[in-house]
Amino acid sequence: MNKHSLFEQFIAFTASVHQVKHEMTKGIKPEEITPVQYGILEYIAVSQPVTLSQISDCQHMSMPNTSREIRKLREKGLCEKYMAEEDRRMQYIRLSREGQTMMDEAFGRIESRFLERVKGFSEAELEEINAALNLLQHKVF
Amino acid sequence: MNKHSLFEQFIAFTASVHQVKHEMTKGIKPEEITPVQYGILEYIAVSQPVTLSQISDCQHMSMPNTSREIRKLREKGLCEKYMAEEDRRMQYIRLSREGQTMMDEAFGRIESRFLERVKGFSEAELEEINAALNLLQHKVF
DNA sequence: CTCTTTACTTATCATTTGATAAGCAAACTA
DNA sequence: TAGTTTGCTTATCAAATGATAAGTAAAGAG
Repeated sequence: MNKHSLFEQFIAFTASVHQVKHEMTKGIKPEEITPVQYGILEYIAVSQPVTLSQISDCQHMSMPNTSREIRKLREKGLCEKYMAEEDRRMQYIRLSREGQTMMDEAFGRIESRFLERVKGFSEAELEEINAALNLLQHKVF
Repeated sequence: MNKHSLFEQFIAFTASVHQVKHEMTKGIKPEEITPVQYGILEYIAVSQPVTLSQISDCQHMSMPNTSREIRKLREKGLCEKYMAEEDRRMQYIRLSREGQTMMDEAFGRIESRFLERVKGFSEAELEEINAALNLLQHKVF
């Protein structure tokens, strides 16, 4: 197996993933939040509750900037903060009811686009895709 | 096959791809260019020669902003512009010698990280990965 | 009980990015 | 050939983002 051509395939693949993700999420983000804020909300949605440090790590932004964006999201009523009982320096963040509704709606629209995309596939093909995703996520990603 | 759980897997997968890509390219981008400019250079590198319009489409930025970034890259001596013979409104962009060297070096470093990542795999595993990438790129991405 | 570290905040500033308006020249169209 | 469209440029402005310095309070270490 030629590892160089595998690498080229890997590059082309990640570019495709990026492209497809862009198409599938285009126009989903509500007007009132920025791309960075939407990224944070997605992260909170799937991992809540999370601390500021976790957001900072996973979204690759400094603590001051993370703090600022969370403040803005709280001002917009999309997420909430509460002190961790086990360590009162830490702040847990979770979506507010409104934020949850917004993200549910966003994910719902993305899911319907996804379903559209895999609509024509047979059961066997879906299994194949499932297996391939599993394999790659387990071994490479 | 439960399509909803396939969707959840898809989301987790794209997040992983994004994460891995970020790790593999962290610190690769030279100091003197911005993230957006690096994205453009990557695109030029794999698709050259490209027109301004193509860059604008694929990088999802407006023509004025694309034009500005290309001007900056030309000022830095990283890419070149030449008029298309078949249509003198169009401008083809390609990497300059210096830009090519820079991108070769960048891709080289990414490749070595990639090789590191797949180092321990057997021939059979590499074939599996190869097949999975092919399948997904063909059917989904 | 000090000293240090950790988690986070506030304030500030520079840079990057996004968006819009206006213009130009080549190419196409009727 | 006049009018329109296409591909790109220049200029300008607002907003988002990134980076740094300085501070607070809780937790942990000696």
